[in-house]
Amino acid sequence: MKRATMNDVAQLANVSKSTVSQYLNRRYDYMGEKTKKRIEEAINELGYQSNYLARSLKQKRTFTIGVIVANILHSFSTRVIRAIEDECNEQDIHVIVCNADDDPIKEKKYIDMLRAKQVDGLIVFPTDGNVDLYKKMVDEEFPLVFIDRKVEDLQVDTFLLDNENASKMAVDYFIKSGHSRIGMITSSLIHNVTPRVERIEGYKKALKAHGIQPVKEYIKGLEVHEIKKGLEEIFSLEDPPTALFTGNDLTLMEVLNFTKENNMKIPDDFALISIDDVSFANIYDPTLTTVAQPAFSIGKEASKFLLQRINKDINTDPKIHRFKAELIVRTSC
Amino acid sequence: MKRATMNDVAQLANVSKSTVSQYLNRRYDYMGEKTKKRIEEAINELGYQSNYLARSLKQKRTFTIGVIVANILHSFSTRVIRAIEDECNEQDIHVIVCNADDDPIKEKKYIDMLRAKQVDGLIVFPTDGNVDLYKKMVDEEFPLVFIDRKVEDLQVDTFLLDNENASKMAVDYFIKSGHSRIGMITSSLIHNVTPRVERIEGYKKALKAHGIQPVKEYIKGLEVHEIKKGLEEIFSLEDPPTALFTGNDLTLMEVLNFTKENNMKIPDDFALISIDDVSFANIYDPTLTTVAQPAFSIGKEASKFLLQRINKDINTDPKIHRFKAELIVRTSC
DNA sequence: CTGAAAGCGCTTACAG
DNA sequence: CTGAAAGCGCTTACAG
Repeated sequence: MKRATMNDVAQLANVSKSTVSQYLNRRYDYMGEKTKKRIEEAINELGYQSNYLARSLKQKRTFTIGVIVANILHSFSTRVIRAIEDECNEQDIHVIVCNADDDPIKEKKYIDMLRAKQVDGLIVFPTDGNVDLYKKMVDEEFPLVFIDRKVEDLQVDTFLLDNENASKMAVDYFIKSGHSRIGMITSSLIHNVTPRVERIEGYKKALKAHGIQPVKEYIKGLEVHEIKKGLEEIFSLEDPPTALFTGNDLTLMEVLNFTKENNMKIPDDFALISIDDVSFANIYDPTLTTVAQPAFSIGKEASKFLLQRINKDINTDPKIHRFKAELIVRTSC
Repeated sequence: MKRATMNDVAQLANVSKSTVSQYLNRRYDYMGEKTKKRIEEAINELGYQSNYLARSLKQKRTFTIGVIVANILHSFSTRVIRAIEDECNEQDIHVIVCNADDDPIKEKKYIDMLRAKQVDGLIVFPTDGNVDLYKKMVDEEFPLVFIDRKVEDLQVDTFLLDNENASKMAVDYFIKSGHSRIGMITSSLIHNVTPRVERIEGYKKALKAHGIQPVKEYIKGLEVHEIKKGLEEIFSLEDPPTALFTGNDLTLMEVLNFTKENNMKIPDDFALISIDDVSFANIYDPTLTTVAQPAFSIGKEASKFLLQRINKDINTDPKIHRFKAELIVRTSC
């Protein structure tokens, strides 16, 4: 049973395709009541549904945006996606989400695919591997927005956490709680990913502001699978830190795993604060003190902004949009 | 700067659109080497990328499938999605994921949207609210596959856990560990959602097989926000259960929250087993004994199957495909 | 070995 | 108040 087309509807209702199209697009201006009725009936009888492909081809708009996250395993990503979808749903915009898995090749594949599908705009958590591609999009004035990570020398609206301040909140709280040997551990720094770099930077600055000199051995930027080893090193030091600051949720998981395996007790053996308010922060023993990202606002603002760009409702120069973190005090520090 | 079309490429390369199209589709059979070269150069010079909309309109295939999950908050959903995406990526099929949020209206909206976008097939975790729509798709022979939930009287391939056996594994293990007062708590049953119903059924059968009569007061099917109250009731009983079986991850979270708030100790106050191997099962204190769903296999098989249906590589009658659970023993029981 | 022509299912400016 | 015609950017069967 082939699906009905607009032509079928037109024939059954004894009108032209044009008229059916007008009807579907609610341009009733001069349409006769009986005509409307006939079309409506024909549509119902045939179970007609319009073909967006054809419509988009003609209109040169798909009412669809693409989202490419660097790594969907971060709870931050899933929350941002949720916010984007909610906002877009309200505006009747569809969204296609892709996960680059921290792989620039995959990212490029998805960007090409989404553009071939003619999405109206793109929200990306950029890996650092496709700067030329981003640049090309900017040159073409293709609507583009970044989340979480900046790309140097590129004029693109970027929505992300005030990372330095987020680190400062954690460090300040550690110090207020009496700690001075404070370590920091986060994901690998080899790719110069904005949040990692800025969070370490903020952590160092905050320590210095308290007159504490950062200790190189207390600071680790490692791949997930190397973290265990890094922790072993840290806790084998003569004066190991009494407090640990983790830069994101995946790092936190590794730290908790390590703690468990080594029968260490938080906060007795070391105090702990992490960026990213993980789902089990409240049920873990001890409950976890975290620095929460306003993922929802970030996603919402970024998508609002992109949609405005697409509609040419806005003409400001691209800039960095920073969002404030929130310290949620529980019992791990 | 407008994007180049196939026509632009053809003109620049001094060939016809047909030839460019052949080139792009690798039908080189009789194409002259110099022609190829010229086309290739023109493509590079213009930065040409083909328009899938136009291609799909003509070919009547989009090489895209849709996935609609009932509720993305379940870890099971995200794992299945991941498996689907991996499988489809390999076959160069795109996937669009939508979250119905357990809302049949949203589900219908997404189904309509995806079909308007002309997806080649659909994988859905069906809510119970759109049976007519499913039926219509079946009648139209639209490629469709269900995951996690059956729909009565509908001939659709359905991929899901062997729920009764999953419950049996938990109950057997409780009993082996010396428990006989075993409670079960899971999500609301008002919508007759397959896994919930079958897991309770399996739990009752397993108890009976051990000569234990199920106790009504020990069994709860509740909305997430009601679970706390349900637990209060259970633990106020004269003879409260000594073991609790939770039907899924979201229920588990509520139980752990309750445990925390009431300063109860697992497994001293009650032993615990849950379906769904949550990410923190290994780091929670105590580590959590779970019954894991083979989410990856389920997603992979379902998508393989759907793609075969789309390609008409398969012609079997629709059936129920069951997958075995796996008991992962840790220390909560 | 390559091109002209028809057509996929729509929308839209224009004519009447 | 409605319709004929052109066109969006491709693919494909066919001709030469």
